[in-house]
Amino acid sequence: MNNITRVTRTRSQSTTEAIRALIVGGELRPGERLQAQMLADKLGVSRTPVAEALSVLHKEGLLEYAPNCGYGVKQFDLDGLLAAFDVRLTLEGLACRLVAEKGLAPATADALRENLVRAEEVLFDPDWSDAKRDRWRALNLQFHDLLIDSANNTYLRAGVDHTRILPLIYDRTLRHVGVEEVLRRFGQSSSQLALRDHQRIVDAVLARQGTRAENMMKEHIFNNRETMRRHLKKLLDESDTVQP
Amino acid sequence: MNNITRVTRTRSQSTTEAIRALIVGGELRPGERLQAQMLADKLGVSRTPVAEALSVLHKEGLLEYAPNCGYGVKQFDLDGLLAAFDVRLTLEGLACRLVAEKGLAPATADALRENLVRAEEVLFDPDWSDAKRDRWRALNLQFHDLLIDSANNTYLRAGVDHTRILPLIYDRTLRHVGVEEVLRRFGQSSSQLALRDHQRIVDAVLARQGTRAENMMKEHIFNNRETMRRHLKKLLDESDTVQP
DNA sequence: GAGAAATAGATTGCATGCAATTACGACTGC
DNA sequence: GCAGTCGTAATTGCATGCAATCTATTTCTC
Repeated sequence: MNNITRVTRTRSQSTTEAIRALIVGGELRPGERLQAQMLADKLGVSRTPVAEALSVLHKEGLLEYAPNCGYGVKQFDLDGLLAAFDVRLTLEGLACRLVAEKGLAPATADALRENLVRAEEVLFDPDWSDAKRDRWRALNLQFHDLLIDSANNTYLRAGVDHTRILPLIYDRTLRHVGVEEVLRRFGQSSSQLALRDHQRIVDAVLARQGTRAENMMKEHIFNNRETMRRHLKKLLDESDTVQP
Repeated sequence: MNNITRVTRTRSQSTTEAIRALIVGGELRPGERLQAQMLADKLGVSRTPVAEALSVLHKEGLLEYAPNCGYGVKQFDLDGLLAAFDVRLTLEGLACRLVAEKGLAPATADALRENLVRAEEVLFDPDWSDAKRDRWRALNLQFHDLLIDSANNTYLRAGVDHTRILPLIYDRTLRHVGVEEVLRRFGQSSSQLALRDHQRIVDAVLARQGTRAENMMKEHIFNNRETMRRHLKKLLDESDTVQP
């Protein structure tokens, strides 16, 4: 067996991604039952890759499953979202501490500094646009990924990925519903505050201050958690039935 | 679709457990390639449930995978083991803090006290036996599970399960190789020390001292980590090539 | 009319055939 | 003697048929 990672993608893999996108995108609603034949027809494949995709998405926590009954999109609630955030902030905090204690690889340190410079350029540009907002979202993701990956811990990486899926769904939903505060979360001024957090975290990591880096990252993500909580709660109080 | 959890087990599920047991038990060695037809014949099923089982075990981190090439048992190293422990102690620490802050459900508190009493009986009985050691192992597992489950966080639970598989493999291997210190880890005197940790953790949780409970649980598991590290390192130095 | 039983329809889970891709060994050229 | 190429055998990934199981509607009983 060849050790290199293949670039080839099997039909099962692309089917998995397609169905995940349908769920995250909201085309498949929570509680909705997923029939293999229907999805197979929709995606132009047979039931075999669909079956494997559903199995994978079940293990990712997006689907419910009962043997001989089939799969259904999980009903997500506020508590589940907060639970995901609790785990994520803990793991990313751990990543920061480990990296700070071990010391950053020079290449990663450069990449982080580069990331901060680019973000500074984007966020302090006078004319703020949707394109700039997307650019910041990408830089924000890259920043977190750089730190997580340099911890060099596959379990940590997997755990973070696991807890990222659900918030992604809520994020899209809330933006779709049009909660203005959530939109503002990726607005210019609040993003500038987030960037200040990023800068201080990098400082702490470079100074090998593990506990400080850990605490700041935890607090940084905790802000996200609380923003989500407030706005989702508000939405729940308004409409009584939320459809994430 | 019925919401209750089914008791029925599909062939895919039992096949998954069977192959996992083969890996954990050491019948399938690291690096060994897993051929679908071979495993299907061995387990008396067709290739379909085997394929799904391999996919699941791949997501659990036990197997390597390359499209069109197949699966192979992952090569585990000391760093991977330590990485798993780092994540596990962090998550179990988090569980303790959450439970302490939220407050224990009376039923769980009773179950924990009951667990400590049973453990005390087993560990301070003058005649120590293999049966008693197994009983302690079960009680130890139950103790940790009680705390994890009462945190009521599926992501935390999944993360801990994920990081438990690899240590299990090493544990079996080391006992098989016959590292006497590892055997002693579940001996009477060291188990008594572990029980003292358990008792203090329960005290802290009941007293709603979140940070204290978190730190003690982390330290408690860190002891395991260091024991494993020392003895695996010793084994590596002796034999130069370790076959977990 | 309400609840239980039964039957029909649909859907899952599994076995298997087949095409696409890969591993592996022999062969050739240098 | 070694690297590169080609051909064959084996293995994977996918489509599909079929049996077991579940859901839903109807029918039967009290």
